[in-house]
Formats: sequence, structure tokens, C-alpha cells
Amino acid sequence: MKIGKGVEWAAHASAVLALLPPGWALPGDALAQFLGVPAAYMAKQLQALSRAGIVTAQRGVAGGYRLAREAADVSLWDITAAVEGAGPLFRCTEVRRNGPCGASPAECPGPCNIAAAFHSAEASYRDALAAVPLTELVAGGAKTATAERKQRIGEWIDEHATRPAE
Amino acid sequence: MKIGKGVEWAAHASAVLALLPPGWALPGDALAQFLGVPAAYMAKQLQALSRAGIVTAQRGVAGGYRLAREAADVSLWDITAAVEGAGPLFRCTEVRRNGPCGASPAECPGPCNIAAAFHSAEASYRDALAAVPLTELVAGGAKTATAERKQRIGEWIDEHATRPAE
DNA sequence: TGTATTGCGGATAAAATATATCCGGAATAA
DNA sequence: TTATTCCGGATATATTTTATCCGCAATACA
Repeated sequence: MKIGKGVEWAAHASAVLALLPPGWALPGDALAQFLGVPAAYMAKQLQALSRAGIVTAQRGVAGGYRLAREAADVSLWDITAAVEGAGPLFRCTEVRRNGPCGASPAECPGPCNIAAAFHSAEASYRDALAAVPLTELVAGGAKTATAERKQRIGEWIDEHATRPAE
Repeated sequence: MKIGKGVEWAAHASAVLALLPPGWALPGDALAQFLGVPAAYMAKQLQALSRAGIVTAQRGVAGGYRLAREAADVSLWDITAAVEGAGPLFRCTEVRRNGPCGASPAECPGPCNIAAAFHSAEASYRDALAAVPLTELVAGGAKTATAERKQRIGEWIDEHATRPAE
């Protein structure tokens, strides 16, 4: 019961895209290089973000990825759901219906209490992640970075960012 | 990123044990039969509950499992942590340290914002499950059960429960 | 029109985890 | 002593995660 690392990569990648000047983009390979992760697998996570409408992909020579909407409108839950899926963590197999004393269908109108409790707890989890906008992650990262590193990041972006047609 | 079914089984098993008269127990095989799940694998989950101090195991002829403490003092989180482990769902691999613009150790005093946000969300999840005592699950289950089924369950327990020495 | 670039989706494979079974041994009551 | 019951480890299978590769489509530019 662990979260895949694709979520972590996608979150970091989204934070980097939030640093781009409006209208600019970053190719997937460059993004993977910046984060120091395998490009082929990172590409899969970026595709998931694209399918979910979090980033916009532009094919072709000066193409790449950019945020599909403002960073303030992208939450950590959006990213998690895009990569990991939005389905419930707890899967009820209706154990109550099993065995010598199993419940009849008539006795099972809704989800059992155990499933209901897990789904409620997952809603708390989801809400907590939904309350974290991408802007917060970017701002927090900027706070601990030295001025020297910020400059190097800016230079790297200038060097690798592309300018796709609108 | 899914919860194993062992958690579901352990929760149901604990709820059954809560129905036992004080001082009585149920062998693991009987419990598995009652829930209609594979006995050998159910045994693993019961061992986990035992290691976590949620149930007490009694070996020998009239042995079996019983709750180690009152049902009101056992939460759904206790059961989940016992079976699935209490470690974090999100595992930070310190991506911020990677790549051409990776942060220096001095710039990483605490966990990064992404990891912190996930850990905070997981705390909400944990707290929600910790707020659900076993008594609540038992009471909820009793509400939807017919009188006829409750009687059958009582008879089944009378037939299979054992009376270990204190 | 051609060519280089870039993302998309599917096929594939290796590694890790979840699911499941079995067995020898220890503990226990009768 | 015997039958029972739990414990822990070894093992096997299935599923998921992690990762790579390739052909194709889209795009910009010469």
C-alpha cells in the first residue's frame, strides 16, 4: 500500500513547468534530465498529466509540455489522481456476504461500515491534497533555495525552454 | 496504490471476535470459515494482529484468538497499521537533489514541500481511521442484520467458540 | 515537399509486492 | 503421551510497479 514514484516525479515536473514564462514549454527529455529521472518512464507520467488536462503537450520541433492552466488552479490531488488514478484505496470484497452466516442481499442496502469508514478517511486524504495548490509548492521550494541556485535554474530554463506556436 | 485485502479480513475478524463472550476465543480456522476466506492466508493476518497486541492468541487444544483489550479501545487505524504497516504511503526519493540544478544538502534542512504535504494528508487519513472504534463497526453491522441472522450468528459462535484457560 | 523533432500509445520485460500455501516446531490442555 | 492450535520461515503464483522500446502522428522549418 504505497504510492508510486510517478506521483512524486509528476509533482516535481509540474512545479518546474510553473516556473516557465507564459507561452513557453519544456520537452519531456529536458524535464527528465532536470529532475534526474529516467526519461522513458517520466514520459509516461507526463502523458498521464496531459490526458488529465493538467499540462498541454505540443508535438513537433519546438514542442514540449506546459501547464494547461494557472498553477494556482492545479492541486496536489489533481496530480495524484492523474498519475495514480482516483479510485478508492480500500476495495470492499463484500466479506459480509460470505460464509455460513453471510448476509442476504436485502441486508446489504449500502456499503458496509468498514468500507464506509475507509471511504470517509480517504475523503479526508483527498481534501487535504486538494487544498495544496501548485503555487504553494513552488513558493515553498523557492524559500529554501539559495540565490545562486535560483539563478542556475533560471539559466537552465532559458537554455532548454522552447517556444511553441500558440 | 491499493490497500491489501488482509486489512479488510482483519477488520471483519476483529468485529467477530468482539461478539465473543468475555474469556472465550475462536480458532483461526473457524474464523476463516466464518468469513469465507482462505484459512492459511487469514492466519497470517491474525498473526499480525497478535504481534500488534490487538488480539491475544492462545495455543493448544482449546485455544484460539480473542481481543486483547476492549473493543472500544481498538480503532480501525490500529488494525490497518497492524496488517499494512504504519509507514508513510508517500516515499520521498529526494528528487530535489537530482539533476543539473540539484539542491545542496544545506538547502534541504527538512522534508521537501511535496513530501510534507503528503505526510500531512496521511495524518488526516490516519486520524479519520483512528476515530472509528471497533464498537462502531459492530454496532453498525448489527443494525442492518435481521433478527434471524443474528440468531444464526449466535448459534454459530456457541458452536465454535472455545474456552481457553485465563 | 521533405526532414528533424517531439509527444502518443502499445508491446514488452524485469523487479517488486501481494496473495496464497505448506511445513516443522513450540505451546498447551486433556 | 496425544491432539490441537498458533508461530515463523520457506516457497510458489499472480498482480502491480517500474522501465524500455518502437512505430506512428503531429508539427515546425528549410
